Amino acid sequence: MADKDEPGTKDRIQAAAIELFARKGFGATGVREIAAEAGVSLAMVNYHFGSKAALLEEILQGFFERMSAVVEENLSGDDPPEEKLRRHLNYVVDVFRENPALARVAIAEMPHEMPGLVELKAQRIGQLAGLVVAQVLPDLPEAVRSNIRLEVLGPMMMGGVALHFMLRPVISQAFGIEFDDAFYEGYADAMTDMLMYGVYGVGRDRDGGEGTG
Amino acid sequence: MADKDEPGTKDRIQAAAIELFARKGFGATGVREIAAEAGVSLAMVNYHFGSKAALLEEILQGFFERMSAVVEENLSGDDPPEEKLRRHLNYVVDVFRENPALARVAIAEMPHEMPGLVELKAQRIGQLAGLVVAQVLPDLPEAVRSNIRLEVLGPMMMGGVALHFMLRPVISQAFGIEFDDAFYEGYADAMTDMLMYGVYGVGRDRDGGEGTG
DNA sequence: GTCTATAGTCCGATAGAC
DNA sequence: GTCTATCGGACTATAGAC
Repeated sequence: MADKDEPGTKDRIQAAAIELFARKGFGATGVREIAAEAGVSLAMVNYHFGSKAALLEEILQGFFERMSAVVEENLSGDDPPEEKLRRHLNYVVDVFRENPALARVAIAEMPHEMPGLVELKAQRIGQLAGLVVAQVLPDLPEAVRSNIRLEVLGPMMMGGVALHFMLRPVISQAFGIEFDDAFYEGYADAMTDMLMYGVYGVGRDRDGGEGTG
Repeated sequence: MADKDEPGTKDRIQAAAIELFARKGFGATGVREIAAEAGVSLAMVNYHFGSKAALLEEILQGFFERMSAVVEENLSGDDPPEEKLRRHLNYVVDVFRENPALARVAIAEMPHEMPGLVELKAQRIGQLAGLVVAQVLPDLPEAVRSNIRLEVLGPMMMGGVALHFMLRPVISQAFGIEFDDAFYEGYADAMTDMLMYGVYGVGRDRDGGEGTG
């Protein structure tokens, strides 16, 4: 039952769609274009997915399934909260790096004209955020917990990863940065440090202060 | 020369376009739709702006002009870096709140098919980021400065504002939050605290620790 | 499961009257 | 400066042959 290595038609269509949605946006991408990129005919897209909207929905579901798996894998257990978060962010960055186009579609695409999809995203993001909060927050000291505004911390934490990948072409062009392995070395760790200790805190020796380079 | 209060045709078209681009995306919004929302005919859009793409460009230019003004207004001077940043972020949040649709278009719209616009965004974002870095960074102690990874801090700082406004409909739906004045009370200050002192730091008494409520 | 052909709609842009 | 009418093409989705 399909144990060959090469992807089937449906997978090729989905991969092509992710690439094009990321590059041009959902609304600006035609079904013909997706079909051409996948090397099949127009009719195949609707045969396999039903409609363009349903194709986007399947793509989003796939991304959030993947993210849920990462969250559940890395946030349970008895480690200190900082270690949980560090491990979690490292995996999230990996997921985004594995398929930046998919990440970009999942974050940036917000089709208000399809309330069902907005609700889907709201539900999944809410669920993920709830899991992170539930797994990390209770382990923090009360004095810390009561001073955190989660609705502020949340977008900052997400932004460190999501906005980087959304704006990659712009950042790359503006600062002449290449996003190779070296760039991502310690990226999630630097994020964790910044979140936990802040700008002033990362400059302080905490436990020996080894560099990342 | 047009000292009436009501906006002219061109402004009405631009305002309608911002609203629709924010709601549906640039690619998914038709010129006819923009014209209808503005209460004029299709031909007026091309008469006043030349093309749909040029209309988007003018919108983006307007946003970045506005942001540049805010940056230059708030980041010069001799205040300590933390106060500069705090004031700056407060103004940025205000700009975003004044016209959330414009902010959403400027951040989320990334038309790779129009390299000119991507370059425009790259140039303006690079310029803004450069200004912030130049005005805030040199005033920090050397021990702090050398431990900051700007390419990590940047997206986190932007994310705290930008991602919040991009995902507002989702956040609102997922957590049942209403984004009224009370919600934004102290939002930028909380961001600044988090950036400077981190999760652990905001729980500590620094200078009396007055609450925000 | 894959194709071609096509129906029916909508697109961006422009010509030309006023 | 604003309109209507229209061109040529692209769109999504489906019907029907194989």
